[in-house]
Amino acid sequence: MTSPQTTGTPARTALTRARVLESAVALADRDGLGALTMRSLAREVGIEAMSLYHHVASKEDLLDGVVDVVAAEIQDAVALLDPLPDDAPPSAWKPTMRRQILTARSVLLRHPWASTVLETRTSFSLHIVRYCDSLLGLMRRGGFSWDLVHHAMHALGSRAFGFSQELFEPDGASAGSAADGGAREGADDEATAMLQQMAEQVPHVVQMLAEVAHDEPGANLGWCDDQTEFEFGLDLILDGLDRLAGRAA
Amino acid sequence: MTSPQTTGTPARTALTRARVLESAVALADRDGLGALTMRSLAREVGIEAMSLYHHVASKEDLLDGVVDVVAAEIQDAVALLDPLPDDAPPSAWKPTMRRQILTARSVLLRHPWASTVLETRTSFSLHIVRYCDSLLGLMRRGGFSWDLVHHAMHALGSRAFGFSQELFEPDGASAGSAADGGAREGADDEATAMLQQMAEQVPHVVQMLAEVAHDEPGANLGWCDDQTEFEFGLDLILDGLDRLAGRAA
DNA sequence: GACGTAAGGCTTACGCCGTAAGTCTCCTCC
DNA sequence: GGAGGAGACTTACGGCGTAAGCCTTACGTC
Repeated sequence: MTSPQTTGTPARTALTRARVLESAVALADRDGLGALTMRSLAREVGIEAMSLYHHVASKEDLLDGVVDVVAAEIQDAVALLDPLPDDAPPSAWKPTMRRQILTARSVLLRHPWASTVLETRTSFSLHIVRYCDSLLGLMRRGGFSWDLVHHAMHALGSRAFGFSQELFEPDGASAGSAADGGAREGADDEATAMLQQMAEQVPHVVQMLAEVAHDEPGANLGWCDDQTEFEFGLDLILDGLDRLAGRAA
Repeated sequence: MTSPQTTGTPARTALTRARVLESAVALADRDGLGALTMRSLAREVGIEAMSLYHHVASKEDLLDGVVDVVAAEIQDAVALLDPLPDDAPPSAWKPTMRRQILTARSVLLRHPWASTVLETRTSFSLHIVRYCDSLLGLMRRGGFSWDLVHHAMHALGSRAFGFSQELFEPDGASAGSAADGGAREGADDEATAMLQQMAEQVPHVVQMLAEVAHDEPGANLGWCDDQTEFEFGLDLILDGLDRLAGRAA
């Protein structure tokens, strides 16, 4: 019995697929998706890279696994919401669905990398499908035909999970890759000059920036409140669906 | 800035940034985005990988460049549409914008990889911004406040460029990564058995698949007509915006 | 013409990545 | 107490983006 004190414990069998996936989520949360490599994850859990393959079949399988972890988080969060009572009117589908989707969003906001990974999945975990199932059930209770339910899921797209690709999200100045060569310093001057120069090329963009910027709290750029914009788009779709289902706005 | 390629010896100077970008687009069209590497692109244009860095600053710059090429294609295609006459009524914004967006979509459908790249850009080319500018202009002519214009762009998101992430797009069977270990053969049997087994876990999903599948032309899965679904979601949003701008549906 | 310059190629090399293949070492169960 | 396998480790391969340097050619200037 040549076992030192460290191996007399279940320390050897402590590592499971679940623990690997949890660590992967934690690593991505901390250092970003780019830092989630087999080698760095192995370091994180204290083994060598190749040993990870005892718990996941491949990197793709690992990514499948981490979105499953996040999906489970979503399900847990949604389950904590007040359930829809049996005698709720059909119109109750809308606020309930709204709440579920915003709950899913709140989870995804804790894992900013997750939406990117989710988008690249080619198959979906049971947790994801169950979440969708609950959305479908809500719409059926709202009187939707199956056809409308189907269209609705497509119309919502990733919004059903609480995110939408914000094409202009990144902070700071944008545009200019084709306009000129660079000049990366003096962001303020650069942005101002660029706007000036762009005023004739894209007058509406310039004017919108000017108009919308100054009656919002934040500074001149980064003036978008993502949450507000998400809810605006969500409500636009939900209201449209409600109307198609036969109710007035 | 210095463009002396007008001289009589074009043999050496034949390779330009524009030609590199065109080749990159062609390569991605033919072999997919994954095949677009510096080495393979260099092989494509007949030089070595490192020589590409005389025409693009980095891989990121290359990707900026290829979306710019696609964006220019979109602009060209949109420019061919009938212009909105000066005496058009405000309500004309909607069909016009619809047509522009569907035109953009038709271009992106020719370059299926482009939406993925577009999503990952951190700054936008002049072509892209100009396309947005024309959309903004249309909405202004429709009587939108600047605030509504702003919200509208967020609500449209990537749909403004003609794509939306179809979360269930991939053909064939989905789901099951968490349910069991694998069984990758006999897709039909597998799918049927899985549905059977999932019927109690996700009843609505199973029922929707059954209901919607048989009254559509295509086979049991892959029953979604992407174009129809895209237009459904687009119209839902455009109608909602029109209503917010003060017109009835 | 001669020559300096630099644009536009080439080669080599580095440090990442995912992972195929093989080995060692215990733990568990007959 | 011997077999077998789970779970770790080691080594190695090919591909990626790209830093760094060298060589050749074409052009502007005298």
